Amino acid sequence: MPTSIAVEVLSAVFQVREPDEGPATLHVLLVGADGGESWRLPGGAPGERENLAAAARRHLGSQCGLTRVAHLEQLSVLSDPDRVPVTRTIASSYLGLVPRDVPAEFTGSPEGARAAWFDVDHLPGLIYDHAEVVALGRSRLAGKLSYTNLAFALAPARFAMSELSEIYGAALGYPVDSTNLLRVLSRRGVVVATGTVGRTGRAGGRPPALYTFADDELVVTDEFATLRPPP
Amino acid sequence: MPTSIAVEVLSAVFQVREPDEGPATLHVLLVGADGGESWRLPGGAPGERENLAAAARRHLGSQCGLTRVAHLEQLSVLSDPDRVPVTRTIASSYLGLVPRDVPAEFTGSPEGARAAWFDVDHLPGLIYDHAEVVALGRSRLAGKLSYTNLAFALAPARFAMSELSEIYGAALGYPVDSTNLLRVLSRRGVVVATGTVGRTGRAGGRPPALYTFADDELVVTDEFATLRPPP
DNA sequence: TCAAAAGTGTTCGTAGTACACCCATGT
DNA sequence: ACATGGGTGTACTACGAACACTTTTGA
Repeated sequence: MPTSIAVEVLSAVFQVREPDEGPATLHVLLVGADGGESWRLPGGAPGERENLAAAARRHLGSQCGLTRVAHLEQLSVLSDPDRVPVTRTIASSYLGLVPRDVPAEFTGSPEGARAAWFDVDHLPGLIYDHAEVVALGRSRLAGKLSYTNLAFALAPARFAMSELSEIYGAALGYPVDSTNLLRVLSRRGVVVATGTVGRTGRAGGRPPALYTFADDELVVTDEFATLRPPP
Repeated sequence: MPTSIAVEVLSAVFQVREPDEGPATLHVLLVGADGGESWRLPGGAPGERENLAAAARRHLGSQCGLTRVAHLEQLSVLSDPDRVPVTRTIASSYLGLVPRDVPAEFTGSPEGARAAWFDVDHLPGLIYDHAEVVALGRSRLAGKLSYTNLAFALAPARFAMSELSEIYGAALGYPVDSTNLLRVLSRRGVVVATGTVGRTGRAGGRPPALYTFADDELVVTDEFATLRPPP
């Protein structure tokens, strides 16, 4: 008979957000850890009749009032025997993405008041190994942005290419040329023009054409960067 | 108090092997499932003071007599409440790779006699969701072969480029030109010449130069196929 | 009419592929 | 010598990056 092991899910949920000043940056959703000044990732134990992805979504709803998660995928399993004190607990971590136009609103849950978005480059102290999960989530996100359509889960329903390039820039940590981004993503069929145009900015300028992602689920668009199969 | 949940590890371990006739193909390691004609992936419960990767290695040793696993990485978590009967069991699956020059020898373990390698294109019936894990392992392997040095874990210590191209071909499922493979892998610094030459084949021919992988652990060699950071 | 932002076109570098041709060995 | 496989060289293609130039709006 195997020793009893507790299982929990942890979600590293990212969103591109505008700080009070300065350019938009990548943020991660955290909840206050009991009483003190440290923070933790949202998550908890799965229910009896629930798989882990459903558990992750449920905890995001109850702990943060967040229901509009556009993408959720497995990240890793944390299984070190001493990763948390007292009870041996194995954590299954998830990467979640929220579109830019989803408002913060942590209301709707009693615990919501204790949730907040943090700039990924200025994180508070995180308990246990939760910082590892955030770091892994960031690198997974950056990697997949370049060979999949994953940005669909960070972008609003319709967007100007300059806005999309801001989103890529925030998620990757370096500027992305909106001109070439359009070319790459249209060639791959990732984004399509809607035919509509947006409002011009506060300081004048030509009004932008609006685009959409062709799919609203993950599609690998550039599977074989090299060693591709013969045509 | 959360419901008791069992945890197990499952390993999909691959090796490129020569069948009795025909070209080398990718094989996966299976063990006979209790009594009947179906098969399962090696694995089982983790020990009290053991993380899951260690548990996976231990079960491979005891169930298959296999100790020389050159690479082991997490694949996925299977958490459907009804994936196995009776006890709710969450499985953490691993991808393992064994170099081509490691012999079969399932001896050294009492259960070893029940282990065998199967061509991935001619699998027997697998219990529960184990076939999913094999399929996921194959696609993960194929993907990473093109942008990492992962083939180090499938190739022998020294090899001719034609042999390496056989290995790539078996793992990918389509032929890979050995000429260009050398160019791509040397430019990236993945393989280096040893300066030695091998024996010429049975039917004559120029003796091949022998190469080695520069690293014996996973290195991402082509992280940004596109959207690369400015230099 | 000028500034600001969007979009188009052009050039350039480079990685990957295909394939012809040359080299070294055993029989 | 010649067949057999290994290795080198070269040309072609395509994609991505950089950047100049044109277009469209608001003030």
